[in-house]
Amino acid sequence: MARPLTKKDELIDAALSLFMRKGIKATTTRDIALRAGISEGTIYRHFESKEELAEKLFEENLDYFWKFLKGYLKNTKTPEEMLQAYVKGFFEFSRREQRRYGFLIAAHQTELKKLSREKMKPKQMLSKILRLGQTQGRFRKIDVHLAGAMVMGTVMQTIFYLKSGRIAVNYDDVVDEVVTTCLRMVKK
Amino acid sequence: MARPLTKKDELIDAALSLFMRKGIKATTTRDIALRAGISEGTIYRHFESKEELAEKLFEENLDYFWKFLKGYLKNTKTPEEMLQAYVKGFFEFSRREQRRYGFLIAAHQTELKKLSREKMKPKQMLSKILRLGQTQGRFRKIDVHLAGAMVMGTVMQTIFYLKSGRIAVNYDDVVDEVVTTCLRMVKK
Amino acid sequence: MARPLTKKDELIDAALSLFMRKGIKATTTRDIALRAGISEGTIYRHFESKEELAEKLFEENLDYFWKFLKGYLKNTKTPEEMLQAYVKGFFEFSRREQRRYGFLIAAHQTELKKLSREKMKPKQMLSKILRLGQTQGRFRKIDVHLAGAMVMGTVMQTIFYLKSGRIAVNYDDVVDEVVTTCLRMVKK
Amino acid sequence: MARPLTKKDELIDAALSLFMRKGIKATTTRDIALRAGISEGTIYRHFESKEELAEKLFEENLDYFWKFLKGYLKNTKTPEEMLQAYVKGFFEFSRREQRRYGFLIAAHQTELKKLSREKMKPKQMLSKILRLGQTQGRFRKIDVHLAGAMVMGTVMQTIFYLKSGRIAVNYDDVVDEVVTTCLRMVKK
DNA sequence: GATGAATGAGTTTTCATTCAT
DNA sequence: TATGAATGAAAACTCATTCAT
Repeated sequence: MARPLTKKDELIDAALSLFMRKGIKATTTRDIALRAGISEGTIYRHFESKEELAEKLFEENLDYFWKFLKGYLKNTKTPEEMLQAYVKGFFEFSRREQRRYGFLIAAHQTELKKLSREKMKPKQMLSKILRLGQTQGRFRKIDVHLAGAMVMGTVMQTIFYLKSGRIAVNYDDVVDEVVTTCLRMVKK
Repeated sequence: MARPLTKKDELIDAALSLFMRKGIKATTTRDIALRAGISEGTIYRHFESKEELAEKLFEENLDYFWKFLKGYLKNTKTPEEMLQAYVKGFFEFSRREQRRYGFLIAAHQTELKKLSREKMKPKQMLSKILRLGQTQGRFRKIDVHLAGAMVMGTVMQTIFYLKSGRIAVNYDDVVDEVVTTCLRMVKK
Repeated sequence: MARPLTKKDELIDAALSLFMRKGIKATTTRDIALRAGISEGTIYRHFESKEELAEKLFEENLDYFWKFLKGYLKNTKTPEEMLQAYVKGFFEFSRREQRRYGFLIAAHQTELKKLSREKMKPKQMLSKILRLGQTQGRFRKIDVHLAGAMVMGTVMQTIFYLKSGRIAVNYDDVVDEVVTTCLRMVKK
Repeated sequence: MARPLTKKDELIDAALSLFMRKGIKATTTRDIALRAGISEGTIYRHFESKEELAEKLFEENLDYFWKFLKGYLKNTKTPEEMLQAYVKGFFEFSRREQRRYGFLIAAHQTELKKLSREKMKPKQMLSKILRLGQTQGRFRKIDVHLAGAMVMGTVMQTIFYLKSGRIAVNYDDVVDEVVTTCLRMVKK
């Protein structure tokens, strides 16, 4: 059943879109209200400030992403499987939840850098996978943060190019290619 | 000899720092004037608008980077050497010209997306290298934009982690590791 | 027996406190609702507007004070007795009904100046007492409004200092002192 | 020479008038700008906020008053002379500097209560005078704050009535009457 | 070239009041 | 009666840009 969108839902939706496209700073409360079909005042019944709205949005979506990723890793056993699932999860999320993904990336790269480090669970998860692989002797001994950076960079940049239409390759093939590449990066 | 910094120099310096740290939108002309030790009005003696200042800054620095990279590639012959030089050039630039690099990345990722595509010379250079490698049968046949994305992502994300102090590895070793990894990515 | 406080009672209580402490303008309906434990809408079930609420409150409390003062003057005969009772009444009221007194003073001094003059019964009563004393030849011939101003000022300012803890004297002694002083002011 | 009124002067003038008449809270930045013939933005070039404007205004005017009072007391020797000068100074200031006086009273009574106590120099001066009188055996032994409260109340309330036109007595006679009364209050 | 006060359009935020439930 | 989400008009405040000096 399609829940009747409440004003708050509309508000969040509108903010997500706009923040993603134009950035937080460049999005005005007027923009948001207009797009959400509400009055500006209404924003402040739900959030203390535009800033708080952005933060809450970020936290909520990061959490959402986090759960999504965990779901993807559920039935994996070996570090290889885990890494594969991790990468695929990233791609899937970016495809299925374009707005959420886009907002998370945009907000993270630029305007919400001050966010507490310990909220970066996905990154920690990657570190764990890599460490596990090393412990089991299946991955090369290399600083996990360095390896993590390379994997993350490879994945995120590819998604970015994909979105901007610069890669003329079938989606699934891209994913497979990136998965393979990431595995090659870290395996012995 | 250190030429006495002109007002314009101070202005550019201040703008670069601030744009990099806070983003263009979030940096006010007041911020810039304060940091540069000039008056707000002076900004408009040299640039038509804050926007133009940012664009000029971007173009100039991109050009600067471009020349830097070309210098790095001067005496390379094989595609492997070229790729290696390309990656090392990126790292060196990010280290020697922290402010310029930081600004370029920040501006590129977020606020100056509208910048004409043909200014992305470094990316085109990478594509050329990869294509050359494939033509010569030394690199795998794979979409050059996909490969380019992976290389760029690997390099840029590593630099990002490096800057934020998350990688506890000797700088040269990191560079070597990334170079090796990028080569592995594209070689047969 | 303590009747269970109705919503309206709570509302009035909260408004009284807040108006007294922060002033009418600076007290928001939200403040009131929060403190009263009711919803903002409920305010408008009982009063037409915040303004009306303040006015009603003022009138009611002034009336209450008026009755209180009259009670104090009931069995007085001579002008001296009357003046003494008047002053003591002021002090007693300010002590027993701190919130009411505080609100009346605050509202009177500042925000409800537009209140109809004829509501200032206590002041008129003072004028009457003074005039009576003069008629009977017991008080000096002096403009009653001037004398009234001096008496009122002496009393009210003393109460104000007393409340703010600046007078380190036993309460009853203060009252006696002020009574004596006021009598000295007006007597021959 | 009539200095050409700067925008800042106009601003301060306008704010003083309006704050005095309507209170700080009830005066809008728009009111001020309109009356001063400047734009709202200009307010913020000179003061950080409306609140700061009010505070600065208060401090400056209190200081001005303070200097005025000190001047009045310059050539006084006995406590009686001092008290007389103090009271007369109050009246004179309230007459010659109506806007300043009005603003000080209004702000003090209501909206700037949080102001640091030690700024209340005029009150402290009164205490000193009274204490001196007691030490010299010329004033009654009575808590100086209590006596101070009575004197202040008498003076301020009379000025208030005077301004609102309720006292139909020649100005000088009122002042003399109040001076006499205050002396009687404190003398043996 | 340089200044910095001034502007005014735009942005964020507040808040008394309304209204469907 | 009571609620509380929603409103919209107005308030405070910001800031790129202009301009007289």
